[in-house]
Amino acid sequence: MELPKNYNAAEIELKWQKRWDADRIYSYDPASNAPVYSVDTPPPTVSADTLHVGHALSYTQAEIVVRYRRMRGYNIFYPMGFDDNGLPTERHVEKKYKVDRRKMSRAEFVRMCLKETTLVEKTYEELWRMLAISCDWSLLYTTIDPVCRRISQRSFIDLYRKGRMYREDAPSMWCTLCTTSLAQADLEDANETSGMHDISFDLGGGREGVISTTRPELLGACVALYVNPADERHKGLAGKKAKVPVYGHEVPVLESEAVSLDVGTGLMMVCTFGDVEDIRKWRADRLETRAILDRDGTFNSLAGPIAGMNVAAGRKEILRILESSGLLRGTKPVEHALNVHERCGTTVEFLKAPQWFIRILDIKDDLLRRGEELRWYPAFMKTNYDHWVNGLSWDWCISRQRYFGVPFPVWYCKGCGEVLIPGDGHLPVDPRENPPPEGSRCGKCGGSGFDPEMDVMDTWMTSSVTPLINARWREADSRIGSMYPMTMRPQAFEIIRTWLFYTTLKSHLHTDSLPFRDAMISGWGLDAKGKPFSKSKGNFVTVGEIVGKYSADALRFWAAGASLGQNLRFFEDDVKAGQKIAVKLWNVAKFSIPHLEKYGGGGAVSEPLDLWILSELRDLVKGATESFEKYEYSHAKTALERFFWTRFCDNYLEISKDRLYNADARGRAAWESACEALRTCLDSILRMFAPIMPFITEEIFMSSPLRGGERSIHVSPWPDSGKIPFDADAASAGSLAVGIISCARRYKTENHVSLKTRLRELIVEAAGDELQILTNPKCMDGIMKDLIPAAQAGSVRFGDAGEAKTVYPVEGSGVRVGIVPE
RNA sequence: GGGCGGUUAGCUCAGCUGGUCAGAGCGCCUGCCUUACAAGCAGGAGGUCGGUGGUUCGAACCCACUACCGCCCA
Repeated sequence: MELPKNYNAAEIELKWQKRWDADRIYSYDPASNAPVYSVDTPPPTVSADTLHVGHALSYTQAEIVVRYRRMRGYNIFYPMGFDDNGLPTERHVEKKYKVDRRKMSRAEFVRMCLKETTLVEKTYEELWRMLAISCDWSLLYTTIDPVCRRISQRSFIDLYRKGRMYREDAPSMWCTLCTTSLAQADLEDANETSGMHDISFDLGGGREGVISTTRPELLGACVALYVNPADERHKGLAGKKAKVPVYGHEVPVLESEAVSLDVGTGLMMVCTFGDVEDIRKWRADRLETRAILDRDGTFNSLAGPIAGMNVAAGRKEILRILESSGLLRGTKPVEHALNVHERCGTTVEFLKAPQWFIRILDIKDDLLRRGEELRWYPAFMKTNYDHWVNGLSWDWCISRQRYFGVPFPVWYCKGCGEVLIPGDGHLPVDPRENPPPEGSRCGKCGGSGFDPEMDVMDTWMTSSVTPLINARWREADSRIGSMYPMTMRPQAFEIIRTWLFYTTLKSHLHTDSLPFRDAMISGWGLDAKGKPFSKSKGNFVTVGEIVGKYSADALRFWAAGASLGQNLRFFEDDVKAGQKIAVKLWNVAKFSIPHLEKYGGGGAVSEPLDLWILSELRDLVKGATESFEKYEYSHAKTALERFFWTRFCDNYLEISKDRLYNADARGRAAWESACEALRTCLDSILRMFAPIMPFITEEIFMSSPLRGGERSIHVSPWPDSGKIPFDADAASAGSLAVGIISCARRYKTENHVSLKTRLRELIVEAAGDELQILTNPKCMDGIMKDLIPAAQAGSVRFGDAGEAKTVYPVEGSGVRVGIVPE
């Protein structure tokens, strides 16, 4: 079959996309005996309308490794999922459609979310297919679907029964914009420049105490003052009462060694709740509770003059009042770190409300051990995990006061408040919509009236069980025995503290195992300035745009260039480089296929230069295979690219042409040797490029005699270095011969003449081992016969190179070449 | 303040366990239409590998300190 002159990427990529789908090339085979390679694909959140090239980077990197494994004969379990339940989707819908969920019914809002997820998921699926992400779409799950809801609720119940769940009316981190509680992992750090305000308290008896605070608006929530018992300045103060300015209520003055002696005045204000320290003291000393901030971030009636205001306005007003009454003793500008909600950037507050928690602080050591068991690629990423686990200071709060999530499978007895949990057969349940199963009775008081839990679970409650969802844990069609723990988890580094951590936690608790054996952690694709892609920054480069302009293969080639775990800036020129490789492959195929068709196969490799390129190929296959085993796809890519372009195209093909074109003159054996070497090289090159550039390699492979009986290059075997003919002597001789040819080319270039210009003679001067290698009877004749046409020389002989006017050394050897022009 | 990663040619990046490691692609310069490819081919210029010390026969690579950049956590 003759290939068209030009490669039409758009047309051919679409063709194979459809063909692979129709032929079910990527389907998981439950009946297969081959070892399973299972992948816990990151289900993207539905929080954008499209994907940018940064997404393409990390998904493609993992996908390349999967393609390699598929060619190694593994039974690939590679699902796709969409993480559609949860806050990211809600935020996306609120922003995109400019709606306020509080001004509509819950059902209406959920309907909008569902509709939007369907829409976005369709877009995403198209983009993944466009990029040739080779997952098995029949394994698709979405985290709001019934199975995921059931498994999430099952996870809750399992942990409840194991005593890991508790519900507590306790202070927790709160986002006043999203009006929901949060977990530690939902926080981000931010720096704020604000004021440190010195405020005067009346300590009675004409005595005054000055506290320093950045949260003057919480004055109304003040429940105690603290001094360090060792502080001479405040001797005798403990036990006394202080009168809170503006509000006038009295609070106790207490002692704590935790009060720093050298910060401010040594007198500390504790409120309900300004920070973690306030909560600690509130707990330890059973302080009064004076909550003045409501769930939506406005002050309630207890806040007196600032009631109804938000935090910023309240702060301003309190300061104004203090100032006018002379109680504000000073204000210093201060820069300090605070926590904000990662989804919206709102400063996190602390609010007391009943919430469900998973107890995790007591098993940090177990979790660290799980981190040890896991194989990290690259290894240094493990440090992020260790630090996160070590730094945990809250149990995992899983209640979210939101709508679009998995409901808790929980009712409360109207009589005694006892928790009612449905049996597994009833899952998934939605207590917000439905009563408990028929005949349910309170286990404690026997009551039959129940109130539903109205909250939904943290979206990570579902995402943390993706391996169990994939394995269909405790489902009728469970496959947990065949592919769990999963083989590999690909993900980017920023969600180690969330997704990787939570998943490890859940599998530890549910199945007493790791969720997966290998963690492959990718970096980020960044814009040209090194900044993350972001819609609001306007630096968004979409996958569709780049694929349309250059092809998916070219974009994948760029992605394959990033070292594992390292960020990579995106430049279109790098994608162009991928496009160039594709064109080069195409041209090589156009050249090779007619020869291979004429050849048919069955020949032996006998010529030294053929054995030389095969020896180089053998090293490449070995190296690339080793790299892929370690998830170092980028090393394999670099080595392959170098071999293909420099060794194979620029040197070997040029040398072999004479034998390929002139079978009659050069003899049948020499021709067959060239054909066989060409076949082996092209076959291996295509197979090794296949994981990186799946479209063009498929097109060439399937259009060529290399196809054999294969359905697709992607389910054909990876090259085996052991099957490549090898002859060390010929390889060495061939390598020197290539150097000699290089001298002839150099001469022509330096003299500004065409490379096809004829030379009268090459005088090769070699000694010792190198002379022996070149004159080895096994090689010499073949080498000479290839040198003459490749250098366009009248003759080649051994001798004293100095007899010629121009002499060049062969790089990396002691051989010298004298050039005698016509 | 602590941690992780980065700092190598004009640009983007490779350089695995210290000794052909000073590299590739892009860009730049000079030639060349060579029956796969001018989106090509053959040559070439460009870097004291952030800085300072140290270990070593030998360091881009190891150690210490230090400066910037990015990310994470106080």
